[in-house]
Amino acid sequence: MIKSPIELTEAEWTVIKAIWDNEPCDAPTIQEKLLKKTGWTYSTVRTLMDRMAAKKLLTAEKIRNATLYRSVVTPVQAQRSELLYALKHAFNGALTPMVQCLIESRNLSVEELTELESLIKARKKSAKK
Amino acid sequence: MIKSPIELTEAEWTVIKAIWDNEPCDAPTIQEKLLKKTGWTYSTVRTLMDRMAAKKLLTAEKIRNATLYRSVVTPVQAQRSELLYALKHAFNGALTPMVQCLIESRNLSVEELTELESLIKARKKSAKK
DNA sequence: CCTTAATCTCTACAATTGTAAATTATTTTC
DNA sequence: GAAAATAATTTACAATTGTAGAGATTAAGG
Repeated sequence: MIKSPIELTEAEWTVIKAIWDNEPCDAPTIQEKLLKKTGWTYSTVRTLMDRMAAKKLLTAEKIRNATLYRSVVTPVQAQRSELLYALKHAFNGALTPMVQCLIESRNLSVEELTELESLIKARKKSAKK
Repeated sequence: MIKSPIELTEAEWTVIKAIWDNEPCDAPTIQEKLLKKTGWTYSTVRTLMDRMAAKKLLTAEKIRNATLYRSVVTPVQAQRSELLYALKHAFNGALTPMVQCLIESRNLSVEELTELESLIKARKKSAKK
């Protein structure tokens, strides 16, 4: 099964994150959850969700009058795609410069840096295995 | 000077990378450089470049009949914006999970992991200062 | 100068994205 | 069961993006 790269627009990211937190869910629920942050009307949210279903990012199941949506992609899949997109376009696929840019682009505390170190150590252990 | 986040589309990434490698440069040059990879006609490249100039991603200087373009944003600025975009949307701003996802999404060799470690060590040193 | 080649400018057009109003249908609630 | 509340469907519309043809201009070569 070839998973074509998942590309989410900004609005779609907003929607899918709300869905991940609530699925299965219907459009009115998501609209309400997002209202504070986005100000979107029901129409807007519904249109976004239907388009996402058309793109197979969600499934839509009709139950009586209501429509239940579920995500088709997991957070990790979507996150990975987003990262790979950046990696490919902004860094020509070179991972080390990307990590470097990342740690330089924020003022990380020594604690955070240590945390990253242990991530890498853990990874090394499993890689070496 | 507030630098609003730089958002490049896929095509714009392709163009600006070619410009970085050749600037100052004109549209025919870039078109030629990209022809192999993209198949784009002169019209296409020119339109992209003019739109990018309209968005202040490039400057366009007219010299006689030719137009010389220069990038306004540096690679690092653009890379950072791309990363921050991913960080914000895909990871809700949480850096550690982002790095984790990154190192998990590719089979990094022990050497590469060691390289990342030294990046972090170096960073720690300067942070602690 | 006149032809040819190079370049530029203008215009176009379909697909996608962000946003939503208007209309219709369905459920609830008195 | 009629009114009120909900939800769904349809349609719209402007901005952006990807892509480029046609026609106008300028430069270069003989």
